[in-house]
Amino acid sequence: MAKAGRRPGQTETREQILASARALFAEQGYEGATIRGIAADAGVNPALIHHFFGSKDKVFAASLAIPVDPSVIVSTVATGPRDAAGERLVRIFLTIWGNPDARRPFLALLRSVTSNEAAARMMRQFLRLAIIDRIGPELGVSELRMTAVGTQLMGLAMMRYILQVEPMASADDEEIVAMIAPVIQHHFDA
Amino acid sequence: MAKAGRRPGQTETREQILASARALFAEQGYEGATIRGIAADAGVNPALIHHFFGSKDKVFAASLAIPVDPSVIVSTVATGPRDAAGERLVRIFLTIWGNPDARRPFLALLRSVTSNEAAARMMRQFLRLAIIDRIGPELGVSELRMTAVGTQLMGLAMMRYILQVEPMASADDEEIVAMIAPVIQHHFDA
DNA sequence: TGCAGAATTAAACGTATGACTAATTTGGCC
DNA sequence: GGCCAAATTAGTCATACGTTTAATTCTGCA
Repeated sequence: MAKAGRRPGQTETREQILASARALFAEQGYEGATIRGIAADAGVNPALIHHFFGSKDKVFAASLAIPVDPSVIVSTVATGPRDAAGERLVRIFLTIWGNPDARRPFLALLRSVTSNEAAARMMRQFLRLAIIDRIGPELGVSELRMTAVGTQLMGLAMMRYILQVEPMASADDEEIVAMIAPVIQHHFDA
Repeated sequence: MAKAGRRPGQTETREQILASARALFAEQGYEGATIRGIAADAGVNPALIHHFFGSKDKVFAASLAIPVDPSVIVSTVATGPRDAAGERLVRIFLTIWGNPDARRPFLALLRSVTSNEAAARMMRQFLRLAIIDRIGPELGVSELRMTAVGTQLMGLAMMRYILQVEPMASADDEEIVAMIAPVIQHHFDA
């Protein structure tokens, strides 16, 4: 998978830098995180990051690979009883956000959307690929309706994981499903 | 209203600084906006901002006065036919976001929530005062349900005004009301 | 073993920022 | 007109940042 001839040490350090970048961008957003901070966290010299990636923007982009295949979301939601599609979508959402590794890139994106145009673009693109553009036609739901579904999930992420408003932040997953799934189902059936 | 004895020039310049601060914080968030940028926009020396306000944090706080009385939201939603409370809430939301002056502080808050703890606190507090803590008891809706209402509105703000995802961003207000009001009403009636 | 190239580092540069200091201007008031 | 406090400015400081350069260490291979 890695380019042939690459020495083992390189990929390891590279991966470590990316891991630190993922963590810090997720915690502090694009502007808040610094090359020096990432380097310190990874235990390397700041210049090494430029050696590998070239610029902060490129580290950011490289660290942002969303570990979720939009197609999986689309097919999971589209497959099965249609009157439970809303519940399936909410459960996927909660599964992703319940996994720290999977959640991290989304946290980073949400925290960077205002200061980094690339982040905003990637967020919009993911919403399109995973929610709006493909689930909609699959279920016969209008584009505008699907953006409404997006608002619901986006708001959930903001309230529960960024702002951490109680009691939403500590609520049980099943409570969230019970509250939100019917709303999304309503959009699907409208 | 202003402190007695203050010379007219002072309040004027002070107001102008606050106006520029409001605009720039709304456009670029807390970290993105700079004292120098605000000073340039207001046509004054950067040191004057410190003279009046003391620090960037304090300019930010002073510029963030939300021009919306939470009580008005609460009473507007609570007054009138109960089965149209959801629609009333959505219409207040759209009225606020449709007015550039009223929208500005919320844009600034949303864009600063990740980099400024004061912004996060103020956002949470407004959600509590305007939505969760007082409309809930008034309509007999649980706190958790009311945070779900909050997610819907927060997501709407993010998708429509920050990320500007189409066709949500350009949709007519009435289309938004038609789609979102029933969802909020559903929470009220659950 | 010695060489070549990659990995890694130390050190510095240029810039932008928030903040501070001291000086200057302004405008009302006796 | 002269005085005084407030408004306003020019200039500077220290810091943090992304980035660059040049030197140094490491490692696989001939």
